[in-house]
Amino acid sequence: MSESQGNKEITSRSKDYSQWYNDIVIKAGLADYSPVRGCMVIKPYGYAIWEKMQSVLDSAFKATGHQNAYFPLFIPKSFLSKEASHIEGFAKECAVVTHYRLINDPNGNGVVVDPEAKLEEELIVRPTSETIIWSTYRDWIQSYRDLPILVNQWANVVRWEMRTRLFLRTTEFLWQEGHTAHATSEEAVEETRKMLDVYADFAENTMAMPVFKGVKTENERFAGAIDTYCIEALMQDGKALQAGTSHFLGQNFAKAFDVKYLTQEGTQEYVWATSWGVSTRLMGALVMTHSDDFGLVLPPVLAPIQVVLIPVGKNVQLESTRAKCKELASELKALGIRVKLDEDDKKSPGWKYSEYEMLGVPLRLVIGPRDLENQTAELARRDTRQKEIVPCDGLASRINETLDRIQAELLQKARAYRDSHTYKVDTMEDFEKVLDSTGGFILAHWDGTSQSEEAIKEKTKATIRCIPLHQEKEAGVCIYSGKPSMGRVVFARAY
RNA sequence: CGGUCAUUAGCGCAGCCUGGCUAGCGCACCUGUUUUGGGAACAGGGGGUCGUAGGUUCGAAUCCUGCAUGACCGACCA
Repeated sequence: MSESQGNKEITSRSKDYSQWYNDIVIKAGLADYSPVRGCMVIKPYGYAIWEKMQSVLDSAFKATGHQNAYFPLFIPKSFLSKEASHIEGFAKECAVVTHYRLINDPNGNGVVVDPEAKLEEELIVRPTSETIIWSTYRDWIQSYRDLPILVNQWANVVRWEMRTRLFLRTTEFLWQEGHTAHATSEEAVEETRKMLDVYADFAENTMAMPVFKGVKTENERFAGAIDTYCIEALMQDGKALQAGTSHFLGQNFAKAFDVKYLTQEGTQEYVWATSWGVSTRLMGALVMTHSDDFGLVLPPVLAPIQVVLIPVGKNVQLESTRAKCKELASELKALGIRVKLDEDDKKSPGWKYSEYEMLGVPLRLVIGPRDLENQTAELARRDTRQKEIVPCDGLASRINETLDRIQAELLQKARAYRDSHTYKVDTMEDFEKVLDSTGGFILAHWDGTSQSEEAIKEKTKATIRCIPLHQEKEAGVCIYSGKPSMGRVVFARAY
């Protein structure tokens, strides 16, 4: 049964896509629900994947000249009032700290908030850190010699969302936020685009997830930004997912926090800013890009375990196959491959096969008595679920090659899916037809007005995910209003 | 924040409608034996504030009310 019909503990994608996603996250041990509404516990296996992501991204940030720092979790309420559109974007989802002490309830019901311990000024749990960082940058920046400032922080943030999903939208989530300050607009724009490229490279080369790069429309733009650049990925249910954003903030925050620098010519100028971030939402993207009805599928670069070795046999035979596995495991380890040897003799081999498929381990190596005789091993790929018998000779290099191939083929497969679900559409009728059948990205003409954008969203629930960065010039008419348009934009229903 | 549904052992569920012996079942767990190439078999065993707070009642897992958490739908959302 489990050979062909998926894991019995996981709801199939075709039956209930949302439930499938939840099942994978829970059953693969990525995360658990917590006692706090909308929050989650990221479990060791899930966190190990996040740590891999962090380490690749962190290296890329360092390679582009950034340094890590850490700013406070709490932000004085007054800071958030300084940039009007910024606060407008976040006000509705901020957690507020009002008191600093608990006391024993006089009625004996545990502890209660001490009404005497009210804060002078309330503190906001950061939904993002622009305000506290720019209030700090004011002290750091005097002259052009202090610029640029290229800082990143790894942190948690809180946004009080109405409706949450594990990893995709949680009340508290982990992310990195880069905040840079520059002398010129050009330099800041260049930084914004550079970091977008870092994200796109990461998505494709590390996560094996193809993305569209583009610019957000005014409606979808970050509160307080001049331009928001983004990478957009397509999930297996035909819905788009914003996987990362990079904002050109202009001088909005410099003006709000009065951050000026002295130029070489001796004049005072406002500083130019960027900010950019990706979050644990990427974990959700990873799940929904590659996984199947048997469980998680991980690209080898991110897999905490790249190869699992399973000895098969009984009694004396098991002793020998186990010894052979041990020998191979240390050989692979020496090459830097992340291996796990599963010696548990309380679990049957079949049970283990299913288990490691659920966990998304890219390769499974099984050694049984027959293999010992023939000096072979059974090598099974998680992504294709193909098994082959291979000679033990040269096994390590074969495994290395196969891991590389899996990484490349996962990207190819995801790109083929994305491309075959990207449609050029010229009428509202076809537009809705696509959305109601397979879903996917829709390239269509748009007249550039918020009214048309809103009307399309109202009618179809699809939004403009981005205006492609390298938009082809093509004369056409807006799919909604019939007014002239100079190029196509990317529409989709989105997470 | 509104609607619907759910919450009983680590997990999945039955029991509730029609209140009443010691709250059951499957998986998992522990012991032992046999097993081991796709989620093994048998025997024995341990594990429960029935989400929570009240109410009705001689008696509540069961009926009523509030609250909490989750799922789905809607509104909301960089």
